[in-house]
Amino acid sequence: MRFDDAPTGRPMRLSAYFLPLLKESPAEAQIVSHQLMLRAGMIRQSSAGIYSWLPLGHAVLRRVEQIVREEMNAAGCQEILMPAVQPADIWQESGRYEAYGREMLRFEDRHERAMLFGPTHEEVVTDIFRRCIRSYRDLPKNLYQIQWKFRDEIRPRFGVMRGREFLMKDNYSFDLDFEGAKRSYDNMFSAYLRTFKRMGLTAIPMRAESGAIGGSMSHEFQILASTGESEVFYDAAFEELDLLAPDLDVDTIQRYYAATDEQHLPDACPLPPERLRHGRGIEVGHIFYFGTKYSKPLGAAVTGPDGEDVFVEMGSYGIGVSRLVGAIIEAYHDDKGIIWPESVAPFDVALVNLRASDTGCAEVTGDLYAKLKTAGVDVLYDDRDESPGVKFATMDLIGIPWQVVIGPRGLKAGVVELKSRASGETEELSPEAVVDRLAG
RNA sequence: CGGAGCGUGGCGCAGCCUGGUAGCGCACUUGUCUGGGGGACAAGGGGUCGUGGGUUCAAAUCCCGCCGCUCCGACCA
Repeated sequence: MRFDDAPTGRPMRLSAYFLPLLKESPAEAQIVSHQLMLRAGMIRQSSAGIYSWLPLGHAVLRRVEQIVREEMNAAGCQEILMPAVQPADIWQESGRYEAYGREMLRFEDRHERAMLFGPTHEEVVTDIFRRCIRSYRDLPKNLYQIQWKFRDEIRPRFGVMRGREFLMKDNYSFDLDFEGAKRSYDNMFSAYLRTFKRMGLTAIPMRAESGAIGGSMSHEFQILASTGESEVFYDAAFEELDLLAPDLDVDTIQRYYAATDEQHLPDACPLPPERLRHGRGIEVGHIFYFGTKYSKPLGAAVTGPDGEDVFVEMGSYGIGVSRLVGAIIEAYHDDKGIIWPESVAPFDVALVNLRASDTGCAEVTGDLYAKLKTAGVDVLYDDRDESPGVKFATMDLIGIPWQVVIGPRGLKAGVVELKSRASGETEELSPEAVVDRLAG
């Protein structure tokens, strides 16, 4: 066993990789992303709506998380980490301790102090803010974290898409006035469009209810998928629109009609019927402006330019990181398995040695492996002594974007095969050419 | 929480109705062959039948309680 082949901390030889695959789908998995995550050895259920992430799933989760982090940083937000376990008293201050209901997991510590496992963090972040910030000159601020949340859903389902414990990116903006808050809101709005796009997803921003978070301005970001949980209505223009086009500003996008079913009133819909589309959506993000809903009861105020104290204007912004992993699979799969977009794939390339026992094959594959590794390519090397069919099925199931197939047949002609998981297209190249292609 | 269903080896299931030696496929172990799409043969290992009680000479099977999981509905990233 070698451990030096894993700069990322993961073994890259499949024979050493912890990848418990399933040929059949467990009965409890109802939708394709859940089935595939179980079959591909990404997750295992611990209890209802609570999962362990195994190496392959964890790798994808981390990549999704990293994209979110990079986009938040690029949007001027600063990362923090708040406690998962929170004291109840700040929730009593905000008035949500009673309002939140049984979704909140409550318990007592050994001193019989009321505690809870955080379902969201408005109270905590507002508490931090009120104790640290005094002046309008410290505004605006936008803080985020990527943190496990717990919401004791009545009925968890769909694997990680609707778990009780889930990884969420949540951030919180603080501004002096409404204009500032609106700027923060719009800034997050466009950051979200960029974030989802990087994962290969088109998320349609929809007018939404603000629910338990409360507030007056709110958008949900929905990915269209037949297995989505909510019914959504939207302008056919979204099917053509490039939401990231430089000449398209946030106000313009927000004027296109799109709404979830709670918000959509058929009689009041401004769209002509021929432009109204409806389908099902997976909610992957939700942004809220809620003004002083928390700053007022918790007393988060700054001194303004005129010397008067004002409660800060706040917004909060969530992205379901663990849910996105499932959502991406819903969008990218076929009957053989997952088809990862390159930006979130657990590995860039899989080397499939069809004949592990053949010295020539092992030599060429080992050489490819070393060269790709040196070039910084993330490689999974299938060195198992399995039949070709098993190897192909494994790779198609776990969905690595590029497969390099090394077999005795090709090597006679001095070539290996480069296959795209997405298109299924295959190309015969010399090993050197493959390295150039993949390392380029 | 209301309604429905399911718990039998790691996974998928049969057996339960009509009580009497726990079974099949996949996976796993060993060996031989095989080798470009989940290969073949042979020999093996692994199950307190979710759990507690009850009925019975005898319970996976019948009865009751509990626990867990899933599905349909109302809530949410």
